[in-house]
Amino acid sequence: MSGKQRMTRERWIATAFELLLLEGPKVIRVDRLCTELTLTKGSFYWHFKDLAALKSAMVSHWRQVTRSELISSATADGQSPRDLVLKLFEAASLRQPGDHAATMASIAIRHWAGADPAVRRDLADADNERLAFLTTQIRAAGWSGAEARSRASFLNAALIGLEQLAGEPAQTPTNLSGVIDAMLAPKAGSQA
Amino acid sequence: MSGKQRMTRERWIATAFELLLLEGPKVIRVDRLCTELTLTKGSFYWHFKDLAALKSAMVSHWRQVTRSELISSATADGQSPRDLVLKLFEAASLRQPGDHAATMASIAIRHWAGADPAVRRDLADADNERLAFLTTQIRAAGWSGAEARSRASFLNAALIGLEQLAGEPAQTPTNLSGVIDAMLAPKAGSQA
DNA sequence: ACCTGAACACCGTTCAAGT
DNA sequence: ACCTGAACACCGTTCAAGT
Repeated sequence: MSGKQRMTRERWIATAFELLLLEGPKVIRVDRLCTELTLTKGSFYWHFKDLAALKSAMVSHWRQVTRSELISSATADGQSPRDLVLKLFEAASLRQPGDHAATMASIAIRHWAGADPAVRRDLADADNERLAFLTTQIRAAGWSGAEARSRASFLNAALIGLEQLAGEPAQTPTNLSGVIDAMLAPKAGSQA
Repeated sequence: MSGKQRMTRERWIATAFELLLLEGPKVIRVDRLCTELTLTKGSFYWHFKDLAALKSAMVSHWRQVTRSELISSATADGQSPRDLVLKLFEAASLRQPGDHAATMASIAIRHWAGADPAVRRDLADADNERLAFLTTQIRAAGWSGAEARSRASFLNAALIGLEQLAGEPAQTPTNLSGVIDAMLAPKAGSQA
């Protein structure tokens, strides 16, 4: 995990994520990262202005990843809206038990957003991007206008909740298709 | 906000919540609370073992409040399951713009849970209690067994997400009844 | 019982000096 | 360009002494 090669911002960021996922939010501290990488604090402060800058960079990185995941699923041809949405939900909720990974990242990022406007912007961008994707899919399923948007923001909220519950399998839905069908299916006895 | 009366754990907790809601998670620090209350740190450490103990006490308090809210709504007579569930969702998502109140509390609590098993227990208890309530309502709406539980955990996840998005009205559903009806209504052409 | 004030410890941050 | 090592500052924590 450490090494003798020269350091880059990316390696600091990657290490910070590893520690966050393994040991929780308390662990993102300068000297903790330094002992992990067998470096001194001066090295850290050459790459980052301060701890907040590292966190901000972690969020930017996370934002890139979620963005490209969204794009790759949006461009997957030949999938029904239902399947695309379902895939998003499976990614958010189906993790191995005890895997606090994305759970911790998601929670930490929303927490940091409360103290840092730059983080808040990245997070809002990511949320809006996913919301737009969901809205598109629900429109494609036959809903239009405000109702599609309303349902999409509900699904988006559910995704946020599921990401944070991913470590607790007892609290996650056993039948994701069921709820997604319920949200996408046209009203009984109404327009297609 | 401060005063000359003797201090109690409850006043520390209340002040900590006020600061959290007004100024974000960074503000829960011993000397920040002390200047707010014109007291010295020794006073804080007479009431609490350390900062983690304050946070833990905040979570216990929050847990009491959410618990009693749930009970009072569960015992409201003459309301349909639909109305009871809707009321929960309105409470979670309809806050005045810029009111980061419950938003910050919800996020902070989930963040602290990552570092403190006692917090994690309180949080899991609260989640499970709400999940049980939702499951009951969905059963009452005509769904049975595993499917009711699955739908309830989806609704619970949505509630968590909505609590955290409450500060961003652009991202919350405009038609909550619509999504709730979709989740509670029996399948088109199936058992009641 | 509850609080003050000073001491100490830890860790974030800076910086001059090294390669 | 990238890092070390030591210094400093901030804030969490302790504790003897006060009321």
